[in-house]
Amino acid sequence: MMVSSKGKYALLVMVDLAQNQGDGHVSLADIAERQGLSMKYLESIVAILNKGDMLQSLRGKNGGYRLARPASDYRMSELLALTEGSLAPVECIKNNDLNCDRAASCMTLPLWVGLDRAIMKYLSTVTLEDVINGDRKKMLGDWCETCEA
Amino acid sequence: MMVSSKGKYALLVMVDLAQNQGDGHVSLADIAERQGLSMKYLESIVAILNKGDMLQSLRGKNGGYRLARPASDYRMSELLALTEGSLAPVECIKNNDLNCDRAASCMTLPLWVGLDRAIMKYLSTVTLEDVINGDRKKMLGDWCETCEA
DNA sequence: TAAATTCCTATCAAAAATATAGGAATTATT
DNA sequence: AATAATTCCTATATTTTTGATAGGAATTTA
Repeated sequence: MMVSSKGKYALLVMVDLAQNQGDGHVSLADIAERQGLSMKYLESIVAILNKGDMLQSLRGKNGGYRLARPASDYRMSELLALTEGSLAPVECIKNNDLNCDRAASCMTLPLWVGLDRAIMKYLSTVTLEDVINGDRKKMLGDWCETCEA
Repeated sequence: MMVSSKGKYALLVMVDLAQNQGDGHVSLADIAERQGLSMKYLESIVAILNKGDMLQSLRGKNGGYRLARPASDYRMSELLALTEGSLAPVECIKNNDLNCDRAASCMTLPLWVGLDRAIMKYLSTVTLEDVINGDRKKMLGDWCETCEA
């Protein structure tokens, strides 16, 4: 049930871009250095983001990446589903499909579906903008101790 | 973000026991056959459940396993945390501790904490009894189409 | 004593995750 | 035109995790 480094690093890249792109592009070398990550590894992650239309890239000197949209238009559910391949907690409910022959009689399936919905519900309420703003009320909700009721 | 086979099989074992133990014990061979799983692999999973006080075992002929408590006393959060090692979606919030030096300045941490809370909230509302009863209202909530409002 | 079982330890194989390497293609600047 | 900085592409290596198997010791019932 762990988010892979791909997902974690991808989010760090998105946050870094939002904070540093200004009106230009940011190079991977800069991001890697700021975030303390391997640039070569980031390349493979950024490739996924790029193909998933999350970023705009510019090749050549002074090139780099920038967000393809305003930060408020990225839901965490979309970002993580892209980098993790899927957010489904079990194989049987990937692709919005029940690909298991025993699905009809499976006592445990409703639990996994419910868990999937709970995860999706949470992650689709949080946007990249919320993360950048450190919006604790939005991200932590009732569990935020420094938020008013 | 996938639940491992350990977690999935462990739940199948618990469900099988609840449905078949009656007032005796159920052997692993029986469970393995009914569930179509390798008995040898189940041994390693049941060992975890046993050490975690989820089961009572009886060795020797006619031995086997049975639930240590009534089904309503097992929360899915407890079961999965035990078999998966932890339910935390990222390393940094395992053990209810922030074991990362950059935690203080990490923009992404609140998201992971919020996700952790959302998962825990859902899984701690569902019990083994709910699973056995196929309580769709409880497990699927608003997403249950066959439940009344 | 025999049969059926849990329990324990070790090992293996396959898959996935994490990371690195080298170089081709592109672009801005000089 | 040349150079430097960059993305892009493909391949490979390394490490870790997952899933599974094997053999036999200990325990209990009949």
